[in-house]
Parts: sequence; C-alpha cells; structure tokens
Amino acid sequence: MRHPDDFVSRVIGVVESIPPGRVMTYGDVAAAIGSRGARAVGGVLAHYGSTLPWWRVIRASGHPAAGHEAEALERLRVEGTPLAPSSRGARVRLDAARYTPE
DNA sequence: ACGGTGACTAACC
DNA sequence: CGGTTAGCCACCG
Repeated sequence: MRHPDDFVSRVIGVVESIPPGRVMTYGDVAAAIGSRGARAVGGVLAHYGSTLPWWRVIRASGHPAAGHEAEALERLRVEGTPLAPSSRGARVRLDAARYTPE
C-alpha cells in the first residue's frame, strides 16, 4: 500500500489521465508532478505499467519505451496517434500529439 | 546511510 | 542521424 500523494501514486494518476491518441514524455510526466526524475518515472512504469496505458508515455525523441517499441507502436497506431516514419520504424509526432494535463 | 540501477535527457561530437 | 557523457531521481538491498 502507498500513500496517495507519494511519487508512485502521482505518476499513476497522470498516466491514467492521458487521452487515447495523445502522449506525454517521461520528462513531461515528471514535470506534471513537480519532479525532474524522468528516469524515476520510467521505473514506475516498468513496475506498474501493466495496469496502465504505458504506451502513451514515450521518450523525448518521440520513440516509444526502450525495449517495447513494437507493441507500443502497434497500440499507438490503433488509437490513431500521429506518427511519422523514422529509421527505427516510426516515431510519434510530439508537436501534434503531446498532451499537457491542466 | 550509501551505492548501484534504470521503460530518461540534453548537450556534444 | 548515430554514439558518448554527464546529469538527474526514486527505489532497493
């Protein structure tokens, strides 16, 4: 069990708020909860990701989570996320799909 | 308390 | 565009 406003719970809350077809970078999620720990956000997703829309959290480069590119791109494509061709298959058009929680 | 560890990032080359 | 490097941060043993 965890306290409602600890790091993990905050990250989970933000990730759950990302609408289909939109994305946030690890850094965006961290910033949204007043942190700069992009890596720490990755750590939370690595552990609790299975219960969350983890594919909507991508790297600042527009590429999906390291080690999960294939499945993430598939899911992103299904929900109509703006993608652009890239050397490594495809990457998200951050300028069009980036989401900022209010 | 401390050091190692990552689903990270910006800056350089 | 690809490889390297130094920061960054929460978590765990």
